[in-house]
Amino acid sequence: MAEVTQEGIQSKRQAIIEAALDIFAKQGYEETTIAQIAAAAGVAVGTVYLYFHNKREIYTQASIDWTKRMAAALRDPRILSLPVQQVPRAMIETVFRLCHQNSNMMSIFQVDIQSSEELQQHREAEGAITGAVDAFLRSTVESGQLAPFDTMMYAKILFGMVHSALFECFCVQEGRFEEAIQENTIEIVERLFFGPPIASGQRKASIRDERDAL
Amino acid sequence: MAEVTQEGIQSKRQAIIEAALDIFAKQGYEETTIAQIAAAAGVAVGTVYLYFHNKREIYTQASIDWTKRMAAALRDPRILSLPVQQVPRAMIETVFRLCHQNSNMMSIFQVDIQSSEELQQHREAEGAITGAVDAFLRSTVESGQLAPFDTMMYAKILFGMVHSALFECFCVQEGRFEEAIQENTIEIVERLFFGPPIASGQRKASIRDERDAL
Amino acid sequence: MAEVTQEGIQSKRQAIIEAALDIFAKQGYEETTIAQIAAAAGVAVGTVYLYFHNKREIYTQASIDWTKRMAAALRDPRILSLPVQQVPRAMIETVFRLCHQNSNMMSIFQVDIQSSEELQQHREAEGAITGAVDAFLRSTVESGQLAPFDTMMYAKILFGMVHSALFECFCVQEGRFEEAIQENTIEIVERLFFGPPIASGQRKASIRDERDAL
Amino acid sequence: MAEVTQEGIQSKRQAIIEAALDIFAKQGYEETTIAQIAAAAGVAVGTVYLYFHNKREIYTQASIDWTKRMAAALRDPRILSLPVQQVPRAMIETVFRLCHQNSNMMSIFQVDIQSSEELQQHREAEGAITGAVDAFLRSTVESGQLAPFDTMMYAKILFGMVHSALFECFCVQEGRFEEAIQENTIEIVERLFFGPPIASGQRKASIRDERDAL
DNA sequence: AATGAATGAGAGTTCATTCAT
DNA sequence: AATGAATGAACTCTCATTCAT
Repeated sequence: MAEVTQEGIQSKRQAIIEAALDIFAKQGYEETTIAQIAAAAGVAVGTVYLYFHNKREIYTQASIDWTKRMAAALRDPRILSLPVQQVPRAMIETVFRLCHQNSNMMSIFQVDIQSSEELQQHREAEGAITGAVDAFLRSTVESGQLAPFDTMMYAKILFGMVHSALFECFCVQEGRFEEAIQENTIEIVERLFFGPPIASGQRKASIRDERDAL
Repeated sequence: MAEVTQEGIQSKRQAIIEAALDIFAKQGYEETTIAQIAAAAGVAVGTVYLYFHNKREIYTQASIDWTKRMAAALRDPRILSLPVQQVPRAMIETVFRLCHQNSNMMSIFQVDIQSSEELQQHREAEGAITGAVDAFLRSTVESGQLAPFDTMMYAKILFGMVHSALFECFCVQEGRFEEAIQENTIEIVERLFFGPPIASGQRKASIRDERDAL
Repeated sequence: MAEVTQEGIQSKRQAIIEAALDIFAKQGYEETTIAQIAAAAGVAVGTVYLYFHNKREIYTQASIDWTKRMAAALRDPRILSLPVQQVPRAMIETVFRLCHQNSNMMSIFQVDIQSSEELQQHREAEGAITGAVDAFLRSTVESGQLAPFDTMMYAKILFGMVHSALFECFCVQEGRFEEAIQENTIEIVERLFFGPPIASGQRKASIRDERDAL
Repeated sequence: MAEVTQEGIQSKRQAIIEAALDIFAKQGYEETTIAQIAAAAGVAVGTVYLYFHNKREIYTQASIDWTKRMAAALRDPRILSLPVQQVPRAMIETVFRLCHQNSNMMSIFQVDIQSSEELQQHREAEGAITGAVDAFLRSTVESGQLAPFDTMMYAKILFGMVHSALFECFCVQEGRFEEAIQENTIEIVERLFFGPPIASGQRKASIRDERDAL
């Protein structure tokens, strides 16, 4: 019985988060009112405050919830069991698909962090994503499939790139050029990991020379 | 005298934009009040409305102003006259330096677009940046220094990556790890353009050596 | 309990209308602030907006409320059961008495209509008054006590006259000459319906007699 | 030259009044800004304040200006030289025509008086109208064409009626039913002065005869 | 636990008025 | 006399938060 209540609490909490996620994504943080979230979640305004202390906490939790979904998608064993060369494409296609399905949910990343506690939570949530990417990168390095490099930093920077491409694709361009943006993003990552570099052509060696000369 | 007035008007408008830029960057859009901007600009509240129709217009203009500064920095002839291999590093160092100087100004990119007019203005402003990068990329392709590719799309995606790295660096990490983030970002771009890809495991040692040598 | 709530809501709404009516009458529409109305009604500013969408709606409702009181007073069976010759006096005395009691409430008619919806509401409310007068006039015509004429138009024009006399009496003259204005207004209407016309100089004495007899 | 300046001043003052009259009539008092009036009058905002102390003074003067035009129209010798029986129709037709030409200028009477000084000025202005009517009524009484009555009070009440009919006609009904409202208003006044009263039911035919005989 | 009516601080915005030029 | 940029008080309206039920 306690468990049932527990579940009831959790489902109501989750309903609020999902309603919030949806409305925040559509309207942005400031334009969303608690009344709207409550109505969409099928509860009263006061009830929202039983589960969250204030509006920002709802936002933070919703944002983290969405980030966790991304991280979970990236940890999909079906992706990680692929040959290394196919993983970048699989990961990027996965996040594009996720955003495509939850079309305007990208804007959920747009609110700036205000308290250090929030920062901590956001870091943890983003860490789940970059951690997933990092885990993959590290494993490939360890197995000798990739040369050693700062995997965590690369994971962060590359996820930043993908994230920014997703934002451009689904927020700025509103879904137009999805194919082109996705494919070019994949191309960049694949080229970075598996080459050849753009400069290659026939003169790849000589470029090397020039760089060495610097 | 007309010129003085003209200058006076422009300086007052500029003072408001600069005050706004500063406070928006510090506090975020919603947390910033017109009264604060007016006070910081040394004018009365009503005066702000002589130069801007509403709060969002101030934000948009301030944001564009900042974007233009970035674009201008990237168009610096001293960068473009460098050997191709040195340009990515020069560009990335430039924007990192600009953000370092205007520390918390990165967050100015964070507000989502609300009207199609705003979208148009933001596109133009961002287009100035990606256009600068694109111009460089195209010229290198045309001169045969780089193999052909979708330069505009690459410019957008890569600027997205750098921008997201800047945000991570100056907003999330508040300046910590600046060196590491900057260097890894440069490394990724250089590797992409001038290789070798990370996967070329057998040459691992030499790459390391080269990097250490730089 | 539902009834209590219902009553509570209605009483609060009514309290706001009454407070508004009072302050609008004293100060005029534009000079009245929501804060004043809220204070006078004993509620918070926000509460006012729970019952009305905006300031004009408060005004419109208050204005209609007052018009309805007038209409109700004119429909008093005690008036309508009087002999026809006594009805005009009774009606005019009634509205003068009502305005006397709610001294400065006349000015509530002074704001011009702005939306077609408002126009519709005002027409309905004023229609309640002129309708009451018209109903009386029509019944007298139907019973042959008055010759046929455009009863609705007469009702409107004559109510306009009385209303304007009330405004002159209670707004412009601030209650002075109440007796004289009222009596002359009654005299005009009685003369119009039951004559003789002013021009019939020879019957002057008999008119006096008839009036004295009432 | 001083005279020229004097004329210049007067013409500029008059230009402001006329611009104000027009815009007040169209938009109402509060919705009209000094900037609009200045623009319409072809002067700078500051200039308006050279001729009027504040916004209400402009309104008051404009309102008085319009009232004076009405009064002047009613004092037209062509009206006063008519046979007594034709004067009411002539006067009412005159004011309807004036309002028809300056269609929405009726609403200029709608703002309530706020200071006793304003009250005084409005009384004087309205006195010019009712005085004109009163003068006519008195002269007819003195010449024995009408029986004695409180001419001033009648003038006020009847002008109130006509004014209210004008408001109904041009503000509420926006010009519809102009003919019907005007004719019924005339009929009421003619009946009042020259009879017979409506109550003379069985004698309807003879009423017509009497009216034709006037 | 759940409700939703009530709150009231605080925001953006307007515009009559001023005054240095 | 004429200007119009600058002012800032004051307004309406919103909505996160509370709390009696």
